[in-house]
Amino acid sequence: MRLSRYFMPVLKEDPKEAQIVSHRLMLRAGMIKQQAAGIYSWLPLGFKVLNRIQQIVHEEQQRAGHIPMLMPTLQSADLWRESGRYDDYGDEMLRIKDRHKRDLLYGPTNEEMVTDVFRSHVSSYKDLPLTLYHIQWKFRDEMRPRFGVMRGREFLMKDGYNFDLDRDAALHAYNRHLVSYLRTYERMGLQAIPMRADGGPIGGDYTHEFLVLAETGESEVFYDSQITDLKFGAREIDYDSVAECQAVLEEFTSRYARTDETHDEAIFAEVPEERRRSARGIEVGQIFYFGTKYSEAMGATVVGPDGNRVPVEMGSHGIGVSRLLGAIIEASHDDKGIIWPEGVTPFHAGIVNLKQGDVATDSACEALYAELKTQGLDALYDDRDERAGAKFATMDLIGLPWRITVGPRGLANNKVELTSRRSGESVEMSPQEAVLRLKEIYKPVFDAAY
RNA sequence: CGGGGCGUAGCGCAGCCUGGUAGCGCGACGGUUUUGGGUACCGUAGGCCGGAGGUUCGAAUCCUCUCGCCCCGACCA
Repeated sequence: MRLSRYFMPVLKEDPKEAQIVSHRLMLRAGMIKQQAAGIYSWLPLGFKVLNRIQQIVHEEQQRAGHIPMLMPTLQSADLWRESGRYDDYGDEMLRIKDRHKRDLLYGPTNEEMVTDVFRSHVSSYKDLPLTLYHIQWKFRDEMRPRFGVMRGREFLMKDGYNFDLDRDAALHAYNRHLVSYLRTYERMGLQAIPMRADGGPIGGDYTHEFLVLAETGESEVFYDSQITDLKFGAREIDYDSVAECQAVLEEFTSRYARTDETHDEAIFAEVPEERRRSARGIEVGQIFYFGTKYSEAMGATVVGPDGNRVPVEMGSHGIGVSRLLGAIIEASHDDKGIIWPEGVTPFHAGIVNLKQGDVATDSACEALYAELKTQGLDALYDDRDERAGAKFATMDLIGLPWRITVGPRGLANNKVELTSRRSGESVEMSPQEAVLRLKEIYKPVFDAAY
């Protein structure tokens, strides 16, 4: 993309409504525009990252064997009356009437609807196990939306629902989700720690929240510092293997890690003092096993091998897709702007033309831009007629992890500069070398795709 | 929902107390200049002052109502 033709309305000054760094940077980088309290337009740059994150979530869900679908944003109130949650949910649920005065609601989650889909079409244990998921906009009418996309009213969420014949199978589904979530967050350059949590309105007592440590987190968390050394890494796993998934769950949940909701001082005291930590965390996902709570209320049953009809065992699992942008920025920025992890960056690299209008420099930039594209790398070419300082400041703000600086001084020796946004280190090399180096850098990102 | 605050140009703000027909910085646009970290100078455009009603000869300014947004708290992914 040529910046002169792109739409990226960056701001030099901080908008006053933004209090936390991710909100401020998303507004300044021209990623979002607020349309109402807690409701945002996703401008091209923000939309690009949102899509990258969605893509990773889709890939990791499907790698785990989960099946994508799409349910509507608007739901009939009748379904929610069946489960009893129409009254329980309170004012957080946005209720709407259509022209026939039928009660509708903008879905805050989809347990009822997916259970309805299931009961309409599945009746035999032979169709199990089944995990359906979708990535869809949700609405929760928060009393006080804040922190930009971290706590909006409208938000994009991946929610998945497993259907299993018995408790053991459902617990395997739970473990499988835990594993897939670990992979998902790591691909985004995040460390998200599974912590024992509270069931909340979804119900169920078997649940973990995934938290990204950040000063601006909404939850207070307590953990054994050893847990931050754990990495899922590039290991292969057989998602159908109960033992393998169970082993990963045990590895990642055996050390103390709880949110304030479930924190227990007595148990925490057993952790050696030098490893005890308390911090703030941003919740970016949660997994639940809740058994037959919805299947019983809504009559979602299957006939088992013994010929008896039993309510199906369920769990649900969510990833806050739009909120992840905020979480990633909270975890990865400096005083100049965002620092995108390679896995989610909107562009793989930025090209800064230091002397726009100079024939040699322009053509070197064009050639580099074309070659990156040929090699499958998506570059943002700053071809504006701006001074170097302004271009650098923009690149730093929007956080592309790699920058190639092209100017007449270096080109005299066939050199450009490859600079890491994270470390600030610059290395001179030929344009050809820069392309090769970027291909190496992004190889793990491309290899991780499913 | 309780408490507090703010709506004046694209963004950040002043003007309001003490009514007299709107200003600054940044940005945008045009030019000169400059050219490796938001260059300097000159110029131009852009606002019925959130909305409605009222008081007044006259309202951004005073009064009433209303809408929106922000902050603290409670709540929440």
